[in-house]
Amino acid sequence: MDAFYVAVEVQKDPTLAGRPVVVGGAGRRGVVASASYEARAYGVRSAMSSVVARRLCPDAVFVHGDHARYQEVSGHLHEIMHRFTPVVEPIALDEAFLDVTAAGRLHGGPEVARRLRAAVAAEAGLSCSVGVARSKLLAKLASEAAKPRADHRGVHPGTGIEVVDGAAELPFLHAHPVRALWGVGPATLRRLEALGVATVGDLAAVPLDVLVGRLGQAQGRHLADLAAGHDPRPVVADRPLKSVSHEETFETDVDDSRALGDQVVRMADAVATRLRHSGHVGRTVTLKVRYADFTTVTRSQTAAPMDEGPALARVAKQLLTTVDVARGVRLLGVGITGLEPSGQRQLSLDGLFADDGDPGGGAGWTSATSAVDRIRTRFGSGAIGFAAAASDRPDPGRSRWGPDVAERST
DNA sequence: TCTGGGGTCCTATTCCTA
DNA sequence: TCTGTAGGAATAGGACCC
Repeated sequence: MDAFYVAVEVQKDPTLAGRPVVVGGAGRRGVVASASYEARAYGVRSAMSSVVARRLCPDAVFVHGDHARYQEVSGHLHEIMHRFTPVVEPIALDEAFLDVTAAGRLHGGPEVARRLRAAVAAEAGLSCSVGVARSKLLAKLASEAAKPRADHRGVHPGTGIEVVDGAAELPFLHAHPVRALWGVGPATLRRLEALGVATVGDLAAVPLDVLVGRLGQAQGRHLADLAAGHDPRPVVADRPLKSVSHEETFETDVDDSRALGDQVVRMADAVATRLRHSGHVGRTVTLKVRYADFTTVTRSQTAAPMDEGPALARVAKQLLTTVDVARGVRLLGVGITGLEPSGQRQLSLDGLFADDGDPGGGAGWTSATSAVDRIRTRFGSGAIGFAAAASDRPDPGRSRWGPDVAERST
């Protein structure tokens, strides 16, 4: 999708159309989640701090964002995509790979892309760009080539559809900067630049043993394959969920362990609620702490499968006692991995003999938890929670892009 | 310049156990 | 019973994606 979050906000408020709009946290520690092409013309980019964005484009309209609405629209988009093929692999709310081998044989790849764009425009009222190619890597690069562009001269419309095939594949791939490859971020880019690699073409000329020596087996081989145009990864529908987490950056650093403990309970409850909605239980609880200097530590512990807030909170609070919070905590997070479908849950001795008096003890919380779920379904997520979780930030979804002070400001 | 949140994957190290 | 070893699980950290 093209500037997805912004496009959804413009649907809600058409007066935003054609203006520089930034979706993200407007506070001191907020970042840009999405910027309209008009804002990008001023140099505003996603993941940029909101302070910098405001400096670059003082006239931009800052909108907090409505994640629930984006999810809803995303669901509609996926419905549309599934009409073209059952093999849809979501990458993000606004992006997906579609294996249209069958439909493409019938109509031709570009024709499928044209119909998809038309359906998205007609039914969702949104603009998307489509790349058509034999592999995920080339399709991804092609879709980026099809997108609109913005620079200091203004906004330039994109082609909407780009097809890369046959003899055009390698020249197209090799002309890209190496940073365009999936898996090359700032750290890998520094290592590759040290080898004199600037483009994918440069990378393709580096001997495999040199790459493996610098980047390790997995990444070295992976990048060598991509640079040679080999990307056999299939489009996989229904990827299993691997982890669920919730983290928040505080407006100011917190060094009070009791206050942090209360936050842990609230976050554990949020994670457990999502875990139950996804129909999973998890075993390994991870606590994440980021300090003012941005160093980040994690602590994890594996226990019996769980999907209830008190059980998760008990482990996470125990982990909290193993880190130094007196330094001041900028970000706190709670997550769970080692997921399996809740139907496969095994009874633990702990759960069988647990006493209800201990939060997290086990079986005794199940009926209370399902009652909480029913109340939330009926009256909203803020309707009920654990006492320790009560705070002035009742809806975690509101703080997705950093602590915020203003719902909207110009 | 200042760096959010929700994820996935990889690597290195440590610990436990056969 | 002690010791060395190999493999797996747990743990911690980091890189990367949108």
